[in-house]
Amino acid sequence: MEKRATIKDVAEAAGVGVATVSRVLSGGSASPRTRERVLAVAAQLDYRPSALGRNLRQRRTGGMGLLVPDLTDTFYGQLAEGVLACARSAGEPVVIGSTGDDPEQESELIGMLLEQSVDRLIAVPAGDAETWAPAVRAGMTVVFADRLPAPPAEERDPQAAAVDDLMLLDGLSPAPRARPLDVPSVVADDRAGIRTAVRYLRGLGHRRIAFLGGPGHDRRVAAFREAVGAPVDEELVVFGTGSRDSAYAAASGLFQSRPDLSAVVAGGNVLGEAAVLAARELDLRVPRDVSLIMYDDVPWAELCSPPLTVVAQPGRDMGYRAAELVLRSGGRRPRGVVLPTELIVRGSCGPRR
Amino acid sequence: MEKRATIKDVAEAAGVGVATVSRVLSGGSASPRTRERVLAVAAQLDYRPSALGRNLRQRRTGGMGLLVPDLTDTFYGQLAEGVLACARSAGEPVVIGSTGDDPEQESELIGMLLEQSVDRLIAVPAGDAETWAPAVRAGMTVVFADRLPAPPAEERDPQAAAVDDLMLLDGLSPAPRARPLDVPSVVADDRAGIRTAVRYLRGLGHRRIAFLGGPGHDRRVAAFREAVGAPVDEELVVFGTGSRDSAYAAASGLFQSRPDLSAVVAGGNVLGEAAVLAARELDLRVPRDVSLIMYDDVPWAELCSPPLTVVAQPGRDMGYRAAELVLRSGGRRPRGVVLPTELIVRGSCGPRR
DNA sequence: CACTCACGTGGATACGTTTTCAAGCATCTC
DNA sequence: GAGATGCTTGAAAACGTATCCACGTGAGTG
Repeated sequence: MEKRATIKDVAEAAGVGVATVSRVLSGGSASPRTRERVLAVAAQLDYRPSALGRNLRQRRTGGMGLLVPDLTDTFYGQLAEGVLACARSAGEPVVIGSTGDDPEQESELIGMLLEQSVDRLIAVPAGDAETWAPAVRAGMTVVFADRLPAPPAEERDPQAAAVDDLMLLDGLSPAPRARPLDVPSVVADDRAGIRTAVRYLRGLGHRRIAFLGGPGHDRRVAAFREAVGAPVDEELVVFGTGSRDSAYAAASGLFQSRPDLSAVVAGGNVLGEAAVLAARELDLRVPRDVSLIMYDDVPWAELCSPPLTVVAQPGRDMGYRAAELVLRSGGRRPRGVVLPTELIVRGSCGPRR
Repeated sequence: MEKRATIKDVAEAAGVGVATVSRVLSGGSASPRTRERVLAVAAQLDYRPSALGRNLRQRRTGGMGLLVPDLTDTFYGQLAEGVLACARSAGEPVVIGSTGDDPEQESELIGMLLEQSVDRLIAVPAGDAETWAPAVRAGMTVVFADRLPAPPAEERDPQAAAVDDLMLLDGLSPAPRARPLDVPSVVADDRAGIRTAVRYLRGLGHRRIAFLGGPGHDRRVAAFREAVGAPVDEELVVFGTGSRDSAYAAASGLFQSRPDLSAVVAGGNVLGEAAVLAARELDLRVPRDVSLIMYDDVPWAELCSPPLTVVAQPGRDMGYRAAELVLRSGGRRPRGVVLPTELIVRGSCGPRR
């Protein structure tokens, strides 16, 4: 276990000052002669600059943080892979945390990242704007992915919020009352995705369409309400908390309380999974008895029988773009990137029976 | 964007020296009086010790590294969740990397971690012992999870290697020629798991059983060979490279070249997915035409129809245990933890037609 | 009372890097 | 030829912490 060479060792061995070594290795100016010698010595000593010294000096840790709700959810796995791909190509480390969709855990993780002086963060937010205020106040460069945090409690108004979210999707500023956080984001075009799904089901003759949502699906719910048109049958909009159990309970409860529904839109792959399971348990055939569209395309969607019709959103791309955004934090950044979704018709939707 | 308070600020505000503050906050000795005052001042200033300074001083980054092949693979998602759960309860950061099962990328990531002075690492190794030598030589505390790296090329002897692996599973030292790496590990009892699967299929009357493997499945293959008994029909043992495409190609090729096989054991969930897909594409009915057992239990195994019979391995536990091991790196650590597997019979296996 | 011992404390140092600053030197311009 | 200009260079100062060491004080012991 040999100890690593420091910049000082290189400087001595090359007969120059440490400043020169640092300059050469950071791409600063130096005469070709010394540059060559420093490079040679560094290679020969197998010198690798210590991130520790650099970080302390610049008072910031390189790389970026990444906060997702659950790595067991394939969609977030895809998103994480996208982030890691971008980080790898930049040679930057990624410190990751799993929030379990719990604002409290999220807060703790933010605190931990602050302690580490990680000043760039990509997050699928669980908490509301209030949870995130400390991070941006501390000067973190934050990029939200997949969803936006809810507005702070005092100004949370279901009506207005829904309108805001929809307007945001259109790239409009929602209102004179400023948005709580000014943080760029990379999200899918949930409104178009949900609308396409609902229209597709409508075209098949479905009238009683349910929505199965989870945490962070506010924009999708709003889009669903809009696509279905008023008045919305509130019993047909149900939520799970994010765990598989709760998703199953929600799906099962929905099917039992409303046997008259003929189609359901699942707001995420965990909910879609729950819907398939619950339907089977209740002897509902897909798509004969009930049609199903799932948000998120995941490899196993094709394995179900029938294969699941889905609204695909580019998880990997979302991660990659978010990482790009957080890295190029200099210059003007777009306030929000909206990626397209795609309806992939497989076999889980049929005409209304 | 206010700047953070440093230990110096706290010391001045409390009228003590920085050394005292450091001691109080690190649990060192101090008089109750000063301790109380320091704590109060620290809280009032909202002081959080900077990990940067501490890291540089102790010449090591806290927390741990985590290297997995692919976060899109649900099993590794589970494993990562286990690691994160343990790390969170210890308040330690985790820097993650995805290797794509590529030794070269793995090497680069190890280099990056070294540069960050991360000295504790949990890895699902892609490269062989040679790839890992630099890490342990640099003094890293490494724990392997899910699999062990292959022995270095020069001494790689298929026969001997297989024997070694099997002996290792029994907890025996393989040979007088020492093992290349002395690194603790947390793995599933692949031998028992595969043996159970093969015996189960045998009991259903199957004789031509194939194995569909991927990278890192050496121990599983060896166990398969042992369970099937010599002579092994080599055409029935095929491999993918880790990507979904290659897994599909391997499965499809297997089914086409050997229509006489009646059962297949997939060495991992990606391979299982590929097998289901390929079988369907070729109009092979499961389990009527071909029985299927998949290694790894994943939520969607239950969604297939028929639901997949699987050998479950505790991915989350493996991650948690590995993290525990790497954290309690003091004291004597067990050389290897072997976790039990469980055959979960669902509907993808039937009697030989 | 002198001496030791234990303990609480603060000053100083080191960790490895980047960056500022001024100095040295060669070249160019008037 | 004198002054100005540009480039290369190294010494030194941070960054925020943990820890070594020496100092003082109080209690306990002979």
